[in-house]
Amino acid sequence: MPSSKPPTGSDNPGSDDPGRPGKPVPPDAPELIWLRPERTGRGPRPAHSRDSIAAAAIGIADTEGLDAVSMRRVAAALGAGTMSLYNYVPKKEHLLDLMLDATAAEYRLPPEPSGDVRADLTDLAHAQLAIFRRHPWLPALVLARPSIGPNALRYTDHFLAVTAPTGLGGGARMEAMALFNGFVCQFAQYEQTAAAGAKWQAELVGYLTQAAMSGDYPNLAQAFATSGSPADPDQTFDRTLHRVILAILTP
Amino acid sequence: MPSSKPPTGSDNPGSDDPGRPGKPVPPDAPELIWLRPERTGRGPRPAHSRDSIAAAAIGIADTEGLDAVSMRRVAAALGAGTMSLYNYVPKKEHLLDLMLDATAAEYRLPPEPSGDVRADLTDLAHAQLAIFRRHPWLPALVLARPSIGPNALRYTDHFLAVTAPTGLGGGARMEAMALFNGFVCQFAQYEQTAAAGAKWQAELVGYLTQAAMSGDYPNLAQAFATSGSPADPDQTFDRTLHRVILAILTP
DNA sequence: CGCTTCTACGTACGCTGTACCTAGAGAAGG
DNA sequence: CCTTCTCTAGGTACAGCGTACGTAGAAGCG
Repeated sequence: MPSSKPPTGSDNPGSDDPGRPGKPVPPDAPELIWLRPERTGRGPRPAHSRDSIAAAAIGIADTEGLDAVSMRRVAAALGAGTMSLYNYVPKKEHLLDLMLDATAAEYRLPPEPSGDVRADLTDLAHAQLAIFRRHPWLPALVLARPSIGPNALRYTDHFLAVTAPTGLGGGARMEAMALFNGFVCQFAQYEQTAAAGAKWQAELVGYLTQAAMSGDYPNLAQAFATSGSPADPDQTFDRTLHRVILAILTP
Repeated sequence: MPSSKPPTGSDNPGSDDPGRPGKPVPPDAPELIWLRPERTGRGPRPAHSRDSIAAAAIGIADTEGLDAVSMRRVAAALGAGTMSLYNYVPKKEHLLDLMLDATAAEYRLPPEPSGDVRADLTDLAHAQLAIFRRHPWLPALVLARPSIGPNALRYTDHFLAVTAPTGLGGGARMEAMALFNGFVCQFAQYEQTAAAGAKWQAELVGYLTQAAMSGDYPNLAQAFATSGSPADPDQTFDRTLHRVILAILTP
């Protein structure tokens, strides 16, 4: 068979070959971007890297919010044409995956656990919260699409190492990590919405007090009365984190 | 001036009146939809209600996913023109608020707590999970925009009633509720993405095993080896829920 | 040198949220 | 009663989105 290159199955030289001319992505290209090689070695050298693309997108998201991150905006920030971006990122979702994993690269993880599980987990939670606070758009994105790039895997590996002394099995420690990450992420997300909604906070308070006084929600009214001052966010975080770690470590 | 209708501004014969003619919403209309009256009593009777609008939107989301919920689609489902919907819902966000609160109406809460805090919280979590499972799009929406409509307030009130015997203060019980809801919601969300990604699950497994075998993530590899069978989702839920309740109730 | 495969990017389509405007329905005030 | 004013219904239009598709040219391989 002299056919120099059958792109997919049945090169059959004498008949119809659906999808041969212009389809380098038959349908077997992996959906997961981490399974696609960044570069195949053939053709001209790409002008950009996944890292630079992610950095550009993160820059836009940090300064103008996640909604401002569009394919056109990112491409323009890179000095590229809009559609050129699709050579690197088959769908916008994958751009978000790149952004997510790029933030996971910000962890400065110690080479190995200290042996004090509580302390290590507390440090890890604070590192995570710091990253979330640095990128206000990040919590929403993490909650919406849990993605596992290489850097996220490094984080996972570290968590597993930290919790190894507990004696829990692999599955149990994965569940623990989900609980742990979920808490930190939701806390950061709450902080974000609270900060963004500072303008409407007055409205909200009015609405809630009105609801409390309506008599329809007696326990809410009582809780309002019982609750003290607004409480420092960091204290609340540490207090609840302590409970979460306790829940994880309790056999 | 024979002009039969001054469309905007300054026909007023006596003085300047900023924003009278064509601005029924000067800028003091509340952003919170729950603070806007559903009906003012003046003019023709509206053809739709917030409930029917929410029901229509939920119907679309249940069958075609949240992305299919557009203003046009919902209006069409109601048999209305697209822009008519904006008389009921000033922005799309508010449509989502209506959907959220409509799902909170699905709770069948007991008139008052049984006195067994653990049992009540377990029941509540199961009710919540059932609602989440009934509306696959719901977890993502709850995580993205925590909104507090009348039905959500009823839920909150019930939670506060259930946790009253713990002796914790109002603020502490609110924090506990956030932790509790957050866990259930994230669990449901995880189930959803796992179900939706069943098609790519093979890819993911391949990626993870490849990562585990690469040697870069030794603890991940070991956890893979240590973990047993995939585990039943309901069992995992109950097990972790137990831990969360424990975290809440531990003084 | 071809051949092939890659990159770059312009054009175009269908869809989105929603600003704005025009009619007309119906309650409130004289 | 009639007038007036506010409300609802809905069409048109616009900017922006993700991305399918096609073309032109550069770089590696045989």
